[in-house]
Amino acid sequence: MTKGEATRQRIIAEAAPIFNQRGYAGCSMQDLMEATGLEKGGIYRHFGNKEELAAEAFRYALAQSVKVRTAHLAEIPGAVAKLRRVVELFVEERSAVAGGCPLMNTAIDADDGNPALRGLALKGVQAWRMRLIRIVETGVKAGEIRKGTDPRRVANTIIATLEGALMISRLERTKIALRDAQATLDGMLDGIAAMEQLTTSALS
Amino acid sequence: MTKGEATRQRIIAEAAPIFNQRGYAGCSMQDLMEATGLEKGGIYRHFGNKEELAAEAFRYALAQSVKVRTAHLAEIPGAVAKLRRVVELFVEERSAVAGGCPLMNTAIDADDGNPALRGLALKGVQAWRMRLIRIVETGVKAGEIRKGTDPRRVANTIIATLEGALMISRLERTKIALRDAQATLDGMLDGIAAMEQLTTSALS
DNA sequence: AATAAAAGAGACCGATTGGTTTCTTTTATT
DNA sequence: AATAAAAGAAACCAATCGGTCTCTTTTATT
Repeated sequence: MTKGEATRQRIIAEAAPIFNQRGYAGCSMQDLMEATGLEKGGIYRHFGNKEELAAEAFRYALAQSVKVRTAHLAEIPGAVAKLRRVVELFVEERSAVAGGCPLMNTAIDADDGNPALRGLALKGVQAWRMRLIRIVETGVKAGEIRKGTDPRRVANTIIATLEGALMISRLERTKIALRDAQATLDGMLDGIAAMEQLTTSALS
Repeated sequence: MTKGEATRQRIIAEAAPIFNQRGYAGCSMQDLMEATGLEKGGIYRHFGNKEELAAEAFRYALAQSVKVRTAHLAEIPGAVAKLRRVVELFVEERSAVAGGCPLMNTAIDADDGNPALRGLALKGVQAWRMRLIRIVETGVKAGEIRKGTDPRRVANTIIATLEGALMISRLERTKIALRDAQATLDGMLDGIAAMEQLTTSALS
């Protein structure tokens, strides 16, 4: 890797938490200069404008998040167990990049403007949902998850509940809401798991 | 009401959707001047600074949201039916102030800074949860909702799932995620409703 | 109708915004 | 080691930022 490319990557990595915490409009080039230790000219050599840098920073932050949230997931046998692990990782792991979930932050920041960032967030949520849908589908095919289960509904519910709970938890500076969400989602997963011994325990 | 007070209220009402859509840093006094048709001096007569105006605008937006979300709720008999209605209203009614839920927008906008706005959002989410908790508690006392149900967990889950689903829905410009959330939450409400005929239907 | 007070217009302020340009320094190639 | 290309520093730019101040107009009181 050339030195310029290394610097570019360093700028992205150091800009990511700032954009994630303060939002696009709330983060100035001056902030980024201080964070990177570079002068303005040094930054603008690697990016055409602020928006381009923000887009790269979001891509980086999202990739980091996905990496943490999907770590060792393939090693876990069983679709329901995989989904439980997804929930657990989201609840227990603090965000890979400071400032919370970049997906939610950018979605809220850009949903009424900034089409470029908005498009990236949209792609991010769609990819996340697709990953969850595939897990559910695999579970249904394996007879592990009840037939008739709507994979998209399960996926959307997991994402929505986790993201909403994270919002509450970050506001309250407590994990209570995240833990409540985990308990509810675990209950939902009990509900879609193919019957057998689960029915009684879930309703006892 | 004095004319000055009327103007003040008008400024708040017209600033609210702008702050709600663009966020605090993304909304300039120039934007507010154009929205209100007032000059800067006309606005600053009524507010000490931008943050004070933003706080009032948030208060207004939140109050509007709460009003829409709780409309005719007291007339609905039964705790579970009330909760179903809360979910339905959130899913069907478009936001009272343009730009989505002011609670989520402000929470995300301010959770890493701006303590004043952050505190208002915190109070907002706590008040919302308290309203839901009271409904659940009433249902438990009435024997309508199963003993052992955790009211806080139910309340946090409803808020989290709805807010998260709204984020997805606003990104995708579809109600699909909101409808998925509604279906799941309705299922959860089936689950906490005291048994009788529900058990079989919920598992059929 | 006269008058005092409230409300608003608009010029003005220094600081900061995103972005550009020039020049120097560092890096990589021969 | 010489040289060309890449990288970065720093001065500079017009525009905009939030905020103030003064002066005029409108409102309410007598």
